[in-house]
Amino acid sequence: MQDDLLNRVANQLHSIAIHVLRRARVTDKEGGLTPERLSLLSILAYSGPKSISDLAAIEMVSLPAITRIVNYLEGLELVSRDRKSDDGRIVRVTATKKGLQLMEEGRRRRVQHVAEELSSLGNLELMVVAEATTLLERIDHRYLEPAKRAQAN
Amino acid sequence: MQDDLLNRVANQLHSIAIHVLRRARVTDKEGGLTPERLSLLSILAYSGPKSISDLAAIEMVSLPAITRIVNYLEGLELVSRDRKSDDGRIVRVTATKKGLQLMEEGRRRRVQHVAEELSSLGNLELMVVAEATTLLERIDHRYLEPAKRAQAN
DNA sequence: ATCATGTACTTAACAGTGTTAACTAAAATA
DNA sequence: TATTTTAGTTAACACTGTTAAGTACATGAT
Repeated sequence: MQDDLLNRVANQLHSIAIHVLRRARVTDKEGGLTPERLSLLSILAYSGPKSISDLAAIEMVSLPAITRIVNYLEGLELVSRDRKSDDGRIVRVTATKKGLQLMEEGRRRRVQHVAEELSSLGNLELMVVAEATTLLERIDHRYLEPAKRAQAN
Repeated sequence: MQDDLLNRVANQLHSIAIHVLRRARVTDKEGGLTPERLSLLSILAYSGPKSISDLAAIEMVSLPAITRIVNYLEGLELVSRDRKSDDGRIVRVTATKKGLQLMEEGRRRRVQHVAEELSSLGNLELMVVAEATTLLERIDHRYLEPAKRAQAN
């Protein structure tokens, strides 16, 4: 019987996640960066310089996908590349100040959007949701760590 | 002060949504359908036949984007098109039995994946999350209705 | 009744993201 | 030192989304 609840919650959570993001995504146009580019930038912003491989692992996409996004962001001087490490193969990607700034704005807009939607909740209700997100975040972190994940967006 | 909580929750919810979906997405390859195609199919499955315009509104994308996905799904006989209405311009798209079946499987896999992640929660914790998702779903529905939205995935 | 406008959809051209396969360069290893 | 492995890039291709232009049906004014 407990499984029914589990399934219902999974179902709801899945739907909610889709809808929340779909609506938040609307705000992205303003920033001028696509969600993928913004996401990569925010990883660098939240957890510092990373190699191309690290980024690929975090974003769960291939190396070429990362290379291209980094190329683009580098062109706009939102990130920089350097190879100064003991291992000459590794490229270290770092967010520039300009990049950090743009990223913050984009994220703020998205979160703001979500916050507005949540603002219809009463205080008690908000507290319930707060408890839940804390629990879910705990789960999140468990999946984040094995892959050496950072605050991936 | 309440705004701090609101913001924290919005922030967490946003992150969680991204991560939940990113991980669930991994299961999509098995189904053979991309998330977008699956999503469109599931709208038809959950809320019946829809016009191209309806689908575009629900998915919040342009008409041509829908046309193309419908073309593809039609080629696989997962949906069918018909123009039998009093208004000869409107195309009614319907999920075929084959489509319904495939969709159910895809969705089940995704939800299953989410459920597995949630299964580490204790009973009390699960109940807290259940309360929260119910609240969030209520918000969801408010945004769904104005656009005449259906169970969009 | 017909001519003009509007609506629903399609087609075409283009940009962005993801993939795999093939290539280059720098370690690591035999 | 020669070979293999690892990190990253480049190229070619599939999918999704966009806007602009075209087609066909509906509606509304003359």
